[in-house]
Amino acid sequence: MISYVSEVLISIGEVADRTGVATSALRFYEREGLVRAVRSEGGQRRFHRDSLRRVAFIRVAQRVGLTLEEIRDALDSLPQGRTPTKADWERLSRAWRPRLDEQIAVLQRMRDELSSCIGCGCLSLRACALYNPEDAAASLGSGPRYLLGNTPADL
Amino acid sequence: MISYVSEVLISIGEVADRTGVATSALRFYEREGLVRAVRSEGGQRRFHRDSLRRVAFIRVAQRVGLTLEEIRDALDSLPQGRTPTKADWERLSRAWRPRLDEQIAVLQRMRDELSSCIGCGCLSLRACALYNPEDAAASLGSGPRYLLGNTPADL
DNA sequence: CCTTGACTTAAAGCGAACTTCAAGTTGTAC
DNA sequence: GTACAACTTGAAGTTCGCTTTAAGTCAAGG
Repeated sequence: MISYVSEVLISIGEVADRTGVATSALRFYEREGLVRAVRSEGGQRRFHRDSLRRVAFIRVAQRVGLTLEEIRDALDSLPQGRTPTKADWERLSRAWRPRLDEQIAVLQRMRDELSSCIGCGCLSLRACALYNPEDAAASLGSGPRYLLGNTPADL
Repeated sequence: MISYVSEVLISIGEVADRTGVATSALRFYEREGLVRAVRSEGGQRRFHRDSLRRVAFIRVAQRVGLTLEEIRDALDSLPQGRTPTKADWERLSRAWRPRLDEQIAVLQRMRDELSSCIGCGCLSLRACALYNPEDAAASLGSGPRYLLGNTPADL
């Protein structure tokens, strides 16, 4: 009798199957405000179909190097009240382009410096461009700035 | 009377000053087997000068995207007993080149796919090349494979 | 000799993005 | 109506690359 509802709202397991994202991750995303879900009478999560696109956006954005916090901010800029359109998603994704360009540029610079630096002895000097990553934190971006040893104090 | 020793062996503070790497990080590197130090009579660390180059190597390798474990393996392949030569370091660093090339290629592919994918609707599909990062784990590499959700189980 | 800064240790903490666990509840297919 | 998969929660655990803390000991200049 309410079978039409089951076509509009999907369970966490179905979202997991369709996006390839684990249920534990989806629950985590909900806690962090990246996706939303209504509840069944019994208290189980029921996601709207456009959650699939949100989740897809999250994963692609992560590959580009955004943190979940940045992604949440981006998602928060989507219009509330109506389902986001193709143009909405396009606007968000377009912001990735410069970021990708910059990441590529940094890696290319490193590769070039590697050629000129290898074996020259400068590897131990703080003056070496390879060793001194002026812009590494900004451009390798994203994920593991802390993994690269860049704490706020370093900057 | 032992001043000549102080020219050959340097304290952790001096290594920190010269490399820009925190003493806590250097102690951590020693625990993890990335650098070695002898001890003063009072129990303080005394590093050989070539530790400076090892530390520099570690930091540059991290920028390339190697984990400390990979770096340790690389350093373990250095000749024992004698101080590594310029050629030794060159051999290790040369291995980075393909890695950098691959990282650059992946990002370029993503950029290109971004252009063709934006707004096309495929963002929500598992068939989308942007969404399905066949090689992301291998090439975005290094640092935060787990940040991208790639656990051993995924592969 | 004494002060002071540099050093020592083990253990705990951090931040990001999750996963795992335990102990139970819901939903559905037969 | 019952079995069983899928779901629920909060809390704790994981990984990586460190940093911080506490409670000291060592080394060097005056």
